[in-house]
Amino acid sequence: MTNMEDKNDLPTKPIPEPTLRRLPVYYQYLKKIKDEKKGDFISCTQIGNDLSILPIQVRKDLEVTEAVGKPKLGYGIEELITVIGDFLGWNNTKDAYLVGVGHLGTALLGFERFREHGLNIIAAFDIDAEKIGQTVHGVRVFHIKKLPDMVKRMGIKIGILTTPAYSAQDLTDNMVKAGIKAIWNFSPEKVNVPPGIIVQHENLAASLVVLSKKLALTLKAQLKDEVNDGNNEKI
Amino acid sequence: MTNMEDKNDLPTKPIPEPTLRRLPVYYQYLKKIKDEKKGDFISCTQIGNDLSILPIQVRKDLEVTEAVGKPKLGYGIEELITVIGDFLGWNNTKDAYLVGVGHLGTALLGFERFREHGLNIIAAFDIDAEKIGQTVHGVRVFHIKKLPDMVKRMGIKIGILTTPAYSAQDLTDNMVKAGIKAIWNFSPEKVNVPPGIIVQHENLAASLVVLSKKLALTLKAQLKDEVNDGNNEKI
DNA sequence: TAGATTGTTAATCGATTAACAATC
DNA sequence: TAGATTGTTAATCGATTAACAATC
Repeated sequence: MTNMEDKNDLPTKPIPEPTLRRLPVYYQYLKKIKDEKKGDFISCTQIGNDLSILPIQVRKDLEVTEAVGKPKLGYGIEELITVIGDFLGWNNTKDAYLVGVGHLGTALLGFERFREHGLNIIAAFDIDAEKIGQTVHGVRVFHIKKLPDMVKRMGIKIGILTTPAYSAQDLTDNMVKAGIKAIWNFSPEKVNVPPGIIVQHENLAASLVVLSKKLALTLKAQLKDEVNDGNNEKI
Repeated sequence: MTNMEDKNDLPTKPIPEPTLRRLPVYYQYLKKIKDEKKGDFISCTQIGNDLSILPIQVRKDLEVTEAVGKPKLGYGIEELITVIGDFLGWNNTKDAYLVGVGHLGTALLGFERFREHGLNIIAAFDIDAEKIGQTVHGVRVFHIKKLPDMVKRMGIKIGILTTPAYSAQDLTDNMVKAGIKAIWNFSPEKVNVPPGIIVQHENLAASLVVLSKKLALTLKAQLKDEVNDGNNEKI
């Protein structure tokens, strides 16, 4: 054996996260385009125009999926949908548990779309006696004390955390101890995990900051324009 | 008047989005530290260690807030909290409307934390007769046909979209026509807006992709390690 | 064929990381 | 004082954007 990576032992080049985030957008767009049946092929120029993304960016992104296009024509729409879907791993589903059946947790349990995207929530957990034993959007709710055993028994790798902040770290520790490898954290609290465990924190406060800063900038710019227009009229 | 920007007409240097997203994390962390009352000052080294961020990164981020620290000591905790809060605009609230009072919408209406972060949802809209007239988490629900008039009358600038995909674009168009300047889009559909209007798309499918790709990578790496260990034992 | 588009390599831009003098 | 930390300037790294040959 040499140091060289062979073909099957994929080089595993890291995909830029922005690319990873744009691919689902292309996918959803292509599905729509396909339904409109306006042809069999589509170019990066077209995609870029419709999605307000630079065409070169679109091509760079598609490159990672190893999709093959035809000069002058573009990419086969159906083929592209398949290739992107495969690349994103949407064709082999992964099981997950959800912890915290409040409004947010209930909303997530109701997203049938998750299944299309390879995520299958097979059980939910809560501490509220009224919720335990219920079925929410087809998913059974168990007492949270059963979580570790069930994680181990089912070999679950993904945990979705939709609890209040105060219990987030404790639940995370429990899940990790039981064998969970990735935590999708919707709680407002940042959780710490040992190396090798993945946490994805959906931080609404952070998103809100980005939104309101951008808003402040544009409102300011527009105000300035108005003032300038006023000056010009006077002159 | 010259081309130079004067001091009051702030230079408005653009803040990197990653920085904008980390600042709320520091803020929340500092609040926790303050409650633990372990001292009056904190260093970037300390913050970085606790949050798994490089200390230099922390300093660069704090730089944009124009916070002033003391060499050897660090930053005053209370002062830092105030400075970051001011910078993020969390001390002057902005009114917003929410459209779509489903599970997700209800969850967002229940986030009291939004008010701490300068967002005040003052009304909600839906099309479901059973919801109209109700009060959800203290917020009154109106029929969606009243949305344009109320946006105009109250001069609302921020709209939160928590509807199914199919109605997202139509509602967006209506809101923009009525004067909304920023849309926080929680629907799975990407919406198009005219120039000068801001859209922030919370794309759960995209987040899920990032999570599962990272998981796939680490599971693969761990598997490889195990195989290698196995080989070594044999040798 | 001419021209639009892919595929691929290079240039630019911006964020992260490093280096180091100033300072308490 | 010595040493840790800030403040600030420079180097690196990676993503975006540009350029251009190949091709249908």
